[in-house]
Amino acid sequence: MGCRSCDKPKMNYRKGLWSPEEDQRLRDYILKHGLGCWSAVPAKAGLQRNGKSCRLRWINYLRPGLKRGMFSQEEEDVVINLQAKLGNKWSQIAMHLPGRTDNEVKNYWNSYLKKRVMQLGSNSGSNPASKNASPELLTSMSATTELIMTSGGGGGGSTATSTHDHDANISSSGAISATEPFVDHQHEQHHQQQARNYVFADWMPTAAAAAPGPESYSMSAHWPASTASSGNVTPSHGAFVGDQMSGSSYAALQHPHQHHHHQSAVTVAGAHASAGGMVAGGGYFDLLNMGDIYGGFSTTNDDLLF
DNA sequence: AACCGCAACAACCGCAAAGGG
DNA sequence: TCCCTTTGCGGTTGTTGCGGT
Repeated sequence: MGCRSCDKPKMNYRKGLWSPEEDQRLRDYILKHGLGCWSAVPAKAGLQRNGKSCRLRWINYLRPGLKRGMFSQEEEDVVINLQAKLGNKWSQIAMHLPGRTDNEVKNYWNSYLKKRVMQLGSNSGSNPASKNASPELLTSMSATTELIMTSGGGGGGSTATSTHDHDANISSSGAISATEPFVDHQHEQHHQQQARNYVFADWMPTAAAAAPGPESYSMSAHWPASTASSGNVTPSHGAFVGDQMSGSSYAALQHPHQHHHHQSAVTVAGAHASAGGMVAGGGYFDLLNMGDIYGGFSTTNDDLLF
């Protein structure tokens, strides 16, 4: 594990949000060299970040196969169920949600599910996960849990990284079910939140990102298969493709929970439809296609090689 | 129009485990 | 076996936008 060759002078690392340029540098580097010693990545990639930050950025946003926004009802149930079973073992929970990162699951829990579960728990008893669910849901949850418990990697013991397991799930089961992403009556209250447009930094395009930005990348050079797969992907903004793959915030113009907002979700799907990465249902990447797109290399976290 | 509070997400921080020398 | 470094994980903070007043 030690990486003596990665010795580097201490330096002032940049912090804060990642710019598209930084993302591209990191992406380019990993495309060229694969994953290795993270501590060496910043210097070699020309980034003023520490390795930890690079790793996090890659895992959470740049890594292919990620799915962003829109926790389906099933995903929510898995999170609630597993959280009740495992506690805050986000990486283990994320293992069972292909394309989701532990950070995303954690954030979703902390910002939304926890309150909901606590509400339900205080209203009606000690097993919020169960109380919360409809009979049909419980059935599916049981099935899910059983699958989880018998799948070999679940719960305790597994030392596989979440990323690894994500990919295992992706490759073994293909696209996660996006069952009824828009039909979610339980969240009606939450839905009252309007869709929000995220503009996290000056460099981030707004909804008008359709207009090519000056920093447009030639993403096809980096992800050549994406064009082949989707047919006519000519991203007007490189970050857009990044979002197709990773859900980076550049194009996350809609509220992540907007699947609760039918109108907004349709907007998202429509907005992205031309890029081919969206699947009907709004916002989910077709992970099978992602497999095709990135089939040339392993997407496992530990041994990504190109 | 301005201010405030809230919600959501991205990223950082600290700790522990793992592995090499 | 110990020490050092890297990696992974979970908790927490910071930033941003929106709605309400």
